[in-house]
Amino acid sequence: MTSCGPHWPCRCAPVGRGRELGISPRCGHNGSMSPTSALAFIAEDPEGFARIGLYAEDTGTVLAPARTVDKESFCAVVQQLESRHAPRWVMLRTRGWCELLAAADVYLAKAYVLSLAQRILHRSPAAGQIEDFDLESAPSPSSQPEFQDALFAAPASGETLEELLAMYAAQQAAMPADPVLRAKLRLLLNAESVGALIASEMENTGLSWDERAHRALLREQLGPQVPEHHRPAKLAALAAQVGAALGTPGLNPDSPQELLRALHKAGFAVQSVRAWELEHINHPAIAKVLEYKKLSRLASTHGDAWLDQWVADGRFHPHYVLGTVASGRWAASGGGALQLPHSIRQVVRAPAGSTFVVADGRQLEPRILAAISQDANLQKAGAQDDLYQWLIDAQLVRDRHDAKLGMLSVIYGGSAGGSAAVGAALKKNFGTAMDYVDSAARAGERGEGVHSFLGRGCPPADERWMRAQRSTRDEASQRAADAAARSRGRFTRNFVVQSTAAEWALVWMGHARHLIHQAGYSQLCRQVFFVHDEIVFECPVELADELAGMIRTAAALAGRTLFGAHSVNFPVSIAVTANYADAK
DNA sequence: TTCTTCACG
DNA sequence: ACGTACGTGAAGAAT
Repeated sequence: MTSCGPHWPCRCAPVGRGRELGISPRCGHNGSMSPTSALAFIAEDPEGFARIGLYAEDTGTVLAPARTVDKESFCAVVQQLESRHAPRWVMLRTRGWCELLAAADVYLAKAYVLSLAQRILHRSPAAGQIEDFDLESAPSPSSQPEFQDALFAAPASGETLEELLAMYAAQQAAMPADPVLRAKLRLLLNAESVGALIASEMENTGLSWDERAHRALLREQLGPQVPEHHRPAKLAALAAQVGAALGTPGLNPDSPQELLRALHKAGFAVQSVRAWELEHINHPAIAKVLEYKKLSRLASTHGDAWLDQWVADGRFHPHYVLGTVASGRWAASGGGALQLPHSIRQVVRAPAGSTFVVADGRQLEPRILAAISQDANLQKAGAQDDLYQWLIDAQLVRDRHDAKLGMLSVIYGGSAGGSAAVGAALKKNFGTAMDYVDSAARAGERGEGVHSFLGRGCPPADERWMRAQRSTRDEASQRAADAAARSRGRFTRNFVVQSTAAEWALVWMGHARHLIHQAGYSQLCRQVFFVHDEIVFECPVELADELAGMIRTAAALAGRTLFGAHSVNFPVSIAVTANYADAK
């Protein structure tokens, strides 16, 4: 690739709402549009720190000569380009750049993260052939055996400006020609990328954490602090009580095997030591076991060691991981951010003068199913902000619990136990929606792939699965193959809903971020947490109501961005509270 | 390294 | 008629 910039094809697609929000396609050579939009590439500079190049998005024309930037001036240069051109920032990954920008409060409106785009394109049935991309397993000199160095000499770092330009061009070439598919996939890539910006910003900001309250809670429940991997006093006492109550002194209740043997010896006929199984038994010894399990969990997952490792200066800084979960949901590594127990949320407290605004998409997955399946009855049910109440009023289910259970059974494919009866009533009334997820399940069972509304493809059936389907020599292998097929069917049935829900959530966040910025509140209102269908913001108390309004607006915009002007209803429930435990 | 259990949506 | 609840991460025990 030469210095003349990338030559990517540009087929203009119909552009949905919100292209200026950084999450929708933009194609600038149609006279009615604003001036040519720009792409700013941030690459590694082998000699210095960063190399930045500015190009016209539609033609690839160089708008400003590529320049080398040192670390000290990096944020200022980016800020200047952002103010002047508001480009879409193209980078291989956010790591290395966005922490600096977030710390310097430099706001990037739009991004395009090549590594995330590559993964999506690789799996998307709409896209053309493109290589897979895995940053973590990319060859690094130290991890390669010596002899391989000779075979694969001098692996490219893949991070120079020229390489990034080539990668972008290749991705553009892989975009589908069909205008609708193209616009959807473009929206997905942009939404995924703005998600990466948000993740980086949240990691930098952190979640306000009352360490003193957390320590106090630990002292009260566990006793004085002990070294890591030691049993705190109150937990040790409880372990002794459990051993005594079951007639097995010295029992280690953390060992499932030991505990199961002890329970059997004490006359309890249980299959496992799982809490939900033990909960059915009304006995003081069992109560002690359950009490121990709860406390042991607190000590090991959110004890003093966790605080030492993850909370600094009164904030929890998790690391969000994008692009690994098949459905497009985020994962988190470190600190178990996405599994914060409700019991610990009481120590998530906003600083004085600030509050949290906690928003979650109400009954998101049934609404997503209504949108993608175009089931008129389910859309009618979803017209009401409380979809479950509609099911109750229509006498399809007895109560909220059954409503939720039935919907989960429809979406997950459950038919066992109590959910079967509840599911049946729903299946009858929402036949179109049922057909939609059923056909996704059948496709999965046949080994075919499915995809989200915007075009995120599910992983293909692996070689072992295919082999199992072919090997039907005996009854046992036939049964195993059938079980594997049904299992994949449940996965694909869920995938079409979960992946589209994840897309809606990304677009929701992107719109919220933009509205906040537009209002001039980027510094004041910060997103501090995200779990699949729930966003937590921290803001000054006096801005909470205004922020809540923007979040609701963003949810409605997200529906229209994905599904058009006649989108189904996407209500959000919002709680304004300084203590996370008090939200919903 | 794999299994079991449990936390979240 | 029949058959299956979906996706994650972390810790500690078991292998």
